[in-house]
Amino acid sequence: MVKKPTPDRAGPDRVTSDRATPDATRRSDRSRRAIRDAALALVAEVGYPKTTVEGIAARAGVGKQTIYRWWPSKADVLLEAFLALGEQAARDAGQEPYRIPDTGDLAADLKAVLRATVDELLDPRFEAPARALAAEGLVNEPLGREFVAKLLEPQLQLYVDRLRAAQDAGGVRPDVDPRIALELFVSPLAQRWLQHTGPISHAYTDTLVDYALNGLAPR
Amino acid sequence: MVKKPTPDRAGPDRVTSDRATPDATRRSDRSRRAIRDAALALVAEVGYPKTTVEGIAARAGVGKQTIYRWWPSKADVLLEAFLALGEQAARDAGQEPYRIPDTGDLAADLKAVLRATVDELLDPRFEAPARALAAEGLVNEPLGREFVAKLLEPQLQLYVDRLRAAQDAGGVRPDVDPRIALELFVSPLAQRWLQHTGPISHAYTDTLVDYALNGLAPR
Amino acid sequence: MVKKPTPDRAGPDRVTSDRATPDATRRSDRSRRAIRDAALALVAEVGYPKTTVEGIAARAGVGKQTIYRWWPSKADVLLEAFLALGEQAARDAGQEPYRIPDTGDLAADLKAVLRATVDELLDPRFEAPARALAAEGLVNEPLGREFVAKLLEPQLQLYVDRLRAAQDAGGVRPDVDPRIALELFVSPLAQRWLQHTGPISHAYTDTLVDYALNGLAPR
Amino acid sequence: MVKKPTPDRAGPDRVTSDRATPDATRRSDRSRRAIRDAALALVAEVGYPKTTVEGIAARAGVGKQTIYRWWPSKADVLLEAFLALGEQAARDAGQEPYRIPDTGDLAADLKAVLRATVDELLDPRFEAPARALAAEGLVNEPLGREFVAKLLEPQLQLYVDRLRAAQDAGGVRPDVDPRIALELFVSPLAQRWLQHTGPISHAYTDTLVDYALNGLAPR
DNA sequence: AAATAACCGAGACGGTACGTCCGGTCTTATG
DNA sequence: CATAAGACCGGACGTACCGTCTCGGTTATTT
Repeated sequence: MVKKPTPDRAGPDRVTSDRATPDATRRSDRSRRAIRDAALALVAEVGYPKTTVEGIAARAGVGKQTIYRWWPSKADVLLEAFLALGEQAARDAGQEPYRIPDTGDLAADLKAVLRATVDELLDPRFEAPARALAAEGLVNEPLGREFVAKLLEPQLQLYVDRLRAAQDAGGVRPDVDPRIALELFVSPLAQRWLQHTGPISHAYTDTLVDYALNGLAPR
Repeated sequence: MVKKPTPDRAGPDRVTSDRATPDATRRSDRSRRAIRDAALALVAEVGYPKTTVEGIAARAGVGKQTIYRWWPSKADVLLEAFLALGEQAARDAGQEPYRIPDTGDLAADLKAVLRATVDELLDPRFEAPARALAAEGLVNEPLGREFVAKLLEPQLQLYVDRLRAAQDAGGVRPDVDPRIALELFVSPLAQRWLQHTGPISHAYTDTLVDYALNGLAPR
Repeated sequence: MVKKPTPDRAGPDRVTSDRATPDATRRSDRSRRAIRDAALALVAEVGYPKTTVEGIAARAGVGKQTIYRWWPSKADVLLEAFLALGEQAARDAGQEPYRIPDTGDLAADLKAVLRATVDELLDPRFEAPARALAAEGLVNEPLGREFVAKLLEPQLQLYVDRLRAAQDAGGVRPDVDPRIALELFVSPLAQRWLQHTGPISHAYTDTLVDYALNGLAPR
Repeated sequence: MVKKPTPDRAGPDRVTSDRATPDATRRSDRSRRAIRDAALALVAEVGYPKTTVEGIAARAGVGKQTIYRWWPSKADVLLEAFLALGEQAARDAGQEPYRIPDTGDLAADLKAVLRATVDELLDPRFEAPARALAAEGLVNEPLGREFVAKLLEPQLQLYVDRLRAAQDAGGVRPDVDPRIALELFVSPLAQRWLQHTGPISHAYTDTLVDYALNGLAPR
């Protein structure tokens, strides 16, 4: 005879099970990796909306509960997977704490970095999960904030640093706010990529840098 | 006059394409409007992901099939509803063929328009459906393209027109591509709003216009 | 025919999914019982055609999928429920291996059993599901065969046994086929009950037994 | 389960009908026939449960309303169609008011009629609709009564007449109730056919007549 | 001959239920 | 005690039909 544990009826505020955080030391790294891989693969293959927790579990050879035990939603699985993918890529490139190069020529440095960004945005391995996460983040604010804080903002900070160096060197007006300034060339690229409002290319980002540095009005 | 007293039942050319195309002339305008209103209301109240076709139908007092007969998905319902909302707003403002004002002072004109845009983006009536459609458009490419073509691109074209007028007047360098130039101040605003990458305000858009027109480098 | 068919990927009458058979050892007996009870109650209350799978699930406090996981249709649910009801009734009566009594007086024994059958047929607890199953079985042949094999035929076999005993005792002509003979009094009762072709009563079944045993022709 | 579509404002005594019975003189006989044919064809082809009013209308090239204007349900359409089929068959056979032949040999006459009935029951043209109507009648009592009154009872009355003649001629005991007596051989056949409880054949019905007339007990 | 009235084919409509899918929780048995 | 497996309750999906309700178009009768 099976005994069913008495359900806790006492707590009216008991909406979600406040089961204690599981013991992370006993976590199966094999499962964790399999889940990340399955999530990335499914998003790439069938798209984000058709990617389901059940599908990820089946593909990873994992029980559904193993996913729900460690992640609150499929978006968070994908976020971790994408973050891990980025770290892996960075490790492969052998890059320690990344900085935008400073050759003394601000325009050239920015163009080089943006060209690399264009190449990455067009890489199908990155495109599907990145776009999916961005979309989810628009509508799911906590995830959006995490996405921005963990992925976007660190990248943008590199531009802030480079622009501040340029200000010190006299290549950028000292009254300019670097956090706003960087958006002049970063946001157009982001919008074209996200919303398909135009083609993206090296020539395009070069133009953005020129316009942003020199302005539209005649000098 | 063609008399056909005997309907020929044995006609082999039975080309009556049935469920494919319903008869639009018999469409109930009352239902159509009720569905649009319900969709907008639900997105505003419970958010896009929790808005369901069943919910829209129930709220509109309509059968589900009446939605599926005319729209392929809830995203398309919302797109039409949002488009209609925009047209309604334009009709209320009496501005049929809208243009960006041209007072001769490009910076002032752009700042005025962008301040109005900021106000609109912060209006909760617009925010929920617009964000939802943008998010869906990222991941559902046909819808995204329709969203861009019907809503975004017409707006951007107004900037192109105004910038071209400024080029004719000598206020903008003649070699500048207006379609790219507008992105210097439009895209940053779009990204901050969509991805919560920073606060948006009149001061912010004023700054964007100043930076974009005059550039970041010292003159 | 201009009917748009549902896209079928496999067999002609493909209705249910081809998922692997679920693990019966993990089946919830509580749900099973609740579904049976709900099905019987609903058939009794609103009739078979208005009994729906959704209604059964709601009444039983069960997900619809739990019904579809274990039964192919509402008819099969009802069949199991009715079978279980019969077994329960038999258990309550403590009559495990049931037989028609043999007092030596065949006519009296048959009349007694048929009177009890009349009482059962007029019991509203049995009538609604029995009639519903019989109706469904007419048109749904597999179910009909199961209904006959599991419910009807075992009952009829009891008459075969009793008639054979009577043949051994010389009360029935030895050349008579008992399987056919029993129909002379069982089938008329069944038809009157099923098709409302006449009233059923103890007097009626007594008469049937007399006619069947002694024949219609003068002796 | 709530039902309330048409409030009956005219009270129980429907004298002045608001939605009056339509003018039968203007009824389209072409449509009527097409509907009957379509109903019979569909029941034969896809079975009664999958036969729908919409399907009948489409097959008949008729608007749905034309069916609902003249019949209350698909069961009634089928009943009329089946009745008409029977009349047509009778007309084809050139039979005026039918009687069971009276050659003086009751057993022979009954066997002949029952052999013809067996043949009819095995005719697939009759089987599908007849079984469907019988099934519907089990669960839909008004229809069942109409089915019995219009189809079954008139047939049974013929046996009553023949048995009474036999009583007058001394071939049947005068105290026998013919309405019950006929069930001894008719009901077994009906049950075997309806419920597949056994094979039906000429030999089987011959046996039934013999058993019924002479009884089961030794003489 | 024109006007009227009803039936007719067609099919959109508000609904109900279908059978499926998946979300998130819970249970069972392994290791 | 985490895990793989998967049954469970719930609820939305998109489809099929129900029975009702217009909408022209065609007859058939009335004016």
